[in-house]
Formats: sequence, C-alpha cells, structure tokens
Amino acid sequence: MAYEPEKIEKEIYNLWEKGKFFQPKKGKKPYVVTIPPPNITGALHMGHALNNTIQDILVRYHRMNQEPTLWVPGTDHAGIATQNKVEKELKEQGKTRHDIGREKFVELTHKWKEKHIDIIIDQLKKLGCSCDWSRTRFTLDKGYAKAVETAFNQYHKKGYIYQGPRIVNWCPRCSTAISDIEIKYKPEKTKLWYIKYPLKDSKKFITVATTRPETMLGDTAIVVNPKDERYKDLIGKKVILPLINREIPIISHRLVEKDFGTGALKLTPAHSVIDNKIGKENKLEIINVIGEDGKITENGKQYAGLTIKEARNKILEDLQKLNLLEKQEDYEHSLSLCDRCNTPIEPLISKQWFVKMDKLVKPAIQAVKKDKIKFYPKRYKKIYLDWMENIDDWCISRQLWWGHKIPIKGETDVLDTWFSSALWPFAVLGWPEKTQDMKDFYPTTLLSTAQDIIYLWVARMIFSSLEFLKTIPFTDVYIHSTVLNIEGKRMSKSLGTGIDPLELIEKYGADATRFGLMYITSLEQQQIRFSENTAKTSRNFANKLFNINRFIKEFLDKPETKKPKTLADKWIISKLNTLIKNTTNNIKEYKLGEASREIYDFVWHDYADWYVEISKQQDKSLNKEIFETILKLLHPFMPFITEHLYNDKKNPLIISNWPKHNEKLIDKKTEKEFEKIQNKIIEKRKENIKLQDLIKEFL
RNA sequence: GGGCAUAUAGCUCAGCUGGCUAGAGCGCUACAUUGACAUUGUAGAGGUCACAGGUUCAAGUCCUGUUAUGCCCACCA
Repeated sequence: MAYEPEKIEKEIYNLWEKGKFFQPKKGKKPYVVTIPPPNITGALHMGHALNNTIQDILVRYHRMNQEPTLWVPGTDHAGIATQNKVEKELKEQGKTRHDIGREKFVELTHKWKEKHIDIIIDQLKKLGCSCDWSRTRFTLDKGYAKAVETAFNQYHKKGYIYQGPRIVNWCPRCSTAISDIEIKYKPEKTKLWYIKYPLKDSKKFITVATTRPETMLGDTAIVVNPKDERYKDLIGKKVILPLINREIPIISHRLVEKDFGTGALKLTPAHSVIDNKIGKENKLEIINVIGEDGKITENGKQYAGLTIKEARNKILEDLQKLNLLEKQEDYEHSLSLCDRCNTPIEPLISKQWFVKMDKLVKPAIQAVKKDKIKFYPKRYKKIYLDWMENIDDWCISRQLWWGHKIPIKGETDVLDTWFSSALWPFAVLGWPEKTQDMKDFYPTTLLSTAQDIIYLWVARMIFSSLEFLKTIPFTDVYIHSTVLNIEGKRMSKSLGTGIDPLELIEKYGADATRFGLMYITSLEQQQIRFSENTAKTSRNFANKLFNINRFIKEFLDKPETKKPKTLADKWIISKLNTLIKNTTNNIKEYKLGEASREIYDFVWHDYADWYVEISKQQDKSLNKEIFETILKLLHPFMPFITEHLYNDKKNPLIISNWPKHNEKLIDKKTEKEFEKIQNKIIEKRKENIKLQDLIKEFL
C-alpha cells in the first residue's frame, strides 16, 4: 500500500483550524513571527515555499514547546507591481488608467486584489502553514493606513521629511516617474560622437565622447579622472560650451574612466544619474534642457521646442558647420525603455519627498553591532552594516495611483510601498493603537526572508521600530538561500525555468515538498538547487513512514512493556536520545537541513532497516513509543502525515510536547557493541544468507 | 568595478574546531523478496576532494594565489 497525501492533507488542516491551534495560548515569553507579506501580484514560487516552510517549522517547534506561539500572516499591496498588472489587463481592453480615472482605477485594483489574496492564502494553507488567520493583515487595510499616517506625521514633526529635487527615470509618454524595476534594457546600435569643446582664452580644444549630443545644452562641466596624465594641467581651466556659449569648468572625479572615449566626460547633471551625482558633489548648477513632454526647454535657447531626435540632428549639423565634430564611431549600448510603452526613458529632475536618514540610522546600526538583533547566517551582519553606514536619504514618493497617499494637503503622489512594509511587525499587531496584541507579542522574535530585501525591507523595519517604539522589531533575522533550478539558473516564469510549488504538492504532497526543500538546505549556503527528484525522494520517505506505521499497528500489536530489555532495545534508545538532542540543537541553531537529514537517516537506516527488522524475530514492544517520538520530531517538517499517523483527534500532535532527551540513556558502549554485531551480519549477508536467519543467529 | 558565496562520485549535496580506509540520496549494475513498504531490501562499480603553491608528524578540512560559476550593490558618458 502506498501513502496518498491528497486524501488526508485537507482533512488534517481542517482538524487544526477547527481546534484553533494556530492561535496563541496565554502565557509568558511568546514566540512571534510575522510573515514577509507576499505581493498580491501573483502566485507563490519556490522561494516562498522555502521561506514559509522554514517559518512553519520554527513556529511548530515552539508551539510544541508549549510557548504562546503566534505567526501573523498577510499580504503586501506592492504599489508599482500591482498597478502594472492591472494596467496590463486594461490595455487588453484598449484602455489606459487615465481613461477610467483614478477613483475607478483604485476600485478596480481592490477587486483584483481580493481574488489574488484568496489564491495566496489558499496556497499557504496547502503548504501546511500554521498562521493565525484570524489576524490576517493587508498593507493597505484601514488600520494600516492609520499606522502609515502616524509614522509619516511623526517623521514630519521631527523635521525628517523634506521635499527636494531628484533625478528620476521619466517616461515622456506616460508622463510619470518610474522606478528602476520598471525599466527594461535593450541593446541599441548607435554612434559615439566626439565633440570638441574650445578652451577659454586658447586655440586648443578638449574632446569629449557622448552618445547623447542633445544633452550638451545643459552641460555644466567637463570631468576627467584625477589620475589621467593627459588632462592634469587642464583641471581648473574653463571651456566655452559650443552653441550655447556658456563658460563651464574642467573638474576631476574618480568615477570617470580614463579608457572610455577620450577620457573626458561632458557633465549634464539634469539628465544623467551619474552626472547628477558628480554634479552634486561639486555643487554644480543643474540646467534642465529636456522637459517632461520630451521636448527641449527654454534653456535650450535656439533649440527650444524641438523633440529629442530633432534636436540631436540639428545640433550635430551645427557642430559640423563649426568644425567641432571630430569624428563618430559605431557604438552599442543598452538603452533604457519604459516597461509599459517601450518609450526611451529620460532621466530628469523632479521634486520628490525624502526621509532624512542620518539620525534614524544610528540606533539601527548599534542594535545590530551589539548583537541585539542577530543575523543568521552571520555574514549578513556585515552586509547590513556596510549599507547602513553609507546610506542615502530615502525617497518615499512615487507617481502612482495604487498605494498610501502622502498625508500632506494637495499632494497627489503616493508613498513608496516600502514605507508601509517598514512598519509591518508592529502595524500588524495594531500599532498605533495600544492593543493587547502589542502588549503581548511585541517585540517579535523572528524575521525570515530573502537576501535581496535586507536593504529594502529588513533595515527599514529596524530603524522604524527603533524610532516609533524605541525597541527592536525582532531578535533574529534568518536569511534563507535562493532556490535555483538544477542547472543553477534562477527560477523564472518567463524563462520557463520555474517549478510551481502547487504542482509539487499535488504530485507528491505538501510534506514531501517541504521535506525536500529542507533536505537540501543548509544554513551557510547562499543558494540551493532544487529538482523534482528531491520531492520524489521525500515522497518515498513519507511512504516509508506510512508503512512502518502499518507494520507496527498490524503485526506488532503486543502488550507494552516499557523497559528496554535486549541489546537492540538499548541500542535504539541510545540512538533515539542522541537524535532528540541533536534535532533540538539543530533547530535552535537554524540548522534545519542537518536536522532533517539526521532524522531521515535515523528513521530509515537505524530504525526501519534494523530495529523493525529485528522486531520480526524478537518482540519489540518499544516500537510504538519510539515511533511516536519520531512522529513528534518530524512533525514540524512533515506536519500532515505525522499528524495523520499519530491519529489522536483529542490530543493532536500539533499541540503535543516536544520530546526531551535523557543523557543517561545515551550509551556509546552499547552502540559499539551493537555495531560489531551489525558488521558481522553485514559480512555474512554477502554469502547470501537471509537477514532474518542472521538476526536469529546473532541477536 | 566593489562585496559575498560556492567548487567533493554521472547528478544534488553532507563532511562543524585538521586524524578519512572520503560519506548519503538519486541514477547505474547484480542479486533478493510470501509478517509493512517494488515509492522495498542487500551488495557492487564509480572520486589524484577545481588548479598551483604553502603551514603541519598529518589537509577535502587552515593560509596565499589562479580559474570557473552564482548572487547582491554600483555603473555602462
């Protein structure tokens, strides 16, 4: 007979939900986890499956230790990403968001959200996650809006919020600033033009290379590398900007590469990200020459009103006439395009809202430096600190419709999604209200997440919590590995390299999917390669458990004597106690991969292959007790099958007591003695003698 | 360009503070199976532990360098 997970998983989950076991008991020292809220943009992928398995294992372990255990679930409104999805759907009907207006668009997005939240929650349940669903939150729900407003206002009161010019990626067609992730890159064959800029009071020139001659209208400097011998004498001199006849300085900066073009860069702080940075450091003027409509502004004098393309051609023509165009080369680079409409992006200056970071960051650095918050694995501590020590002010405004409104009169922009996510661990417990949950469960214990959002999210939760609650948001940060496919490539839907966790669950069961992920996990590893095979192996393991259980119940139904009598008894008891000890320590140290591998080896190769086999010759009344302990140890990893086999509806496994080991029962002498006999039997087996006969003979 | 990580059987990975005659699972080969499990059992083949130096009585394990791969950050005039 084979184990059929699909038949029992739903029933078991209902049993847990009905019993309200996911809600925390009363008591001291709670164990609290807040889920990294999945974006409502799509279905869960293997990374989610891994992270939520990890959290569920830890939550179940602590629940079995009889601690008040709470896992708060929820989802993220994911501003840009969600808005894009809905806009894409609109586009299929030939509409844009402007056609239906802001109010209707937001309404539509809310409807879209409802559907997707249900899908996500259903997936988490299928995976076996023991979240307290009565506390489910959404980053855009009513209470959350209050948290966001309160946070913003406090920053504002303290003078941390300011509005300032910032270079943004601008789509002239959509007339909005867009973020880096909304940009796609396309290789473009273009030219690199070499333009001569005349030196002031001299007949000499300095030549710059550029792919964007039209931006020269807004040039405010020429920049060379400070180590470049060719230009050393020119630093500090002035040149006359051709066509415009403005005087600009020659300066130096480390970011300029000697080997690119002529080694001299024309600096347009208004229309290039790096130029802007260099310009800022040198306090240079910013001259806007391209407007939000993609046309040359008044600052472009005789070229004002022309499109970018027209301006480029005219400028090149005029430079040619003046004999200032030295040469042109073929050049290929990647062009930034708007993800939605394929229009080339124009970096330009616009006013944005910022949060000053200098004061906020200090306690957040100290908390990690002094190990009040610990990173697992350790190396991420350094990564976090490096970033925090070199942090820029936080740009919190976005030109979107889907998100929290900036609580300032007349302001139609919305807030960066991460502004609300930064409040997650306390906002989900009811902050700013003084709720019972805040009293009982804050600060939380664990935050488990992916490495790519340490900056975007983890760091921001830490300084937010220290600012608003004067305490750290959690004590442990677990950074899990990235799940890659078997070729070591990123799992991606569009590339067809992804594996859908739901398909795995349907095929092999949730337990096998979970255990498979754990079996290949290790704490220190940055990535893991997952193949279906891993789930298959774990499915076989589940089946093994199922059949061990059947064997014990159907064939070994002997009256119980709890005392170990034989050598085999003492041996398995010794091994079991070691397993309890190691599993407990491994979980405490977040070594979940090691824990799962060790249980697997014990169950299959010690318990089933030897002890159960021996039971066929000798009555092994300890079987039932040992198997129950195994089920307990395995429960966090494989919650469904273990609960099913434990088969106690009144006192289910989920709330049973985590086993404790007894050091006295760990007996290395007995283990060695038994191993000697094992070796003898293995030796004899080569002569094709039946195992059962050998057991009779030697044991 | 900066940082981090990984490199051990055909494949996926264990091997923690140096003692290994280098392990597991999958795959492969042979045999077995009537008290659970063919999603089973036993055995076997398969490895100069990426490469080059060094430290040590002893190195897969520590150090230095090289190469390859992956991830993150910055940038692509």
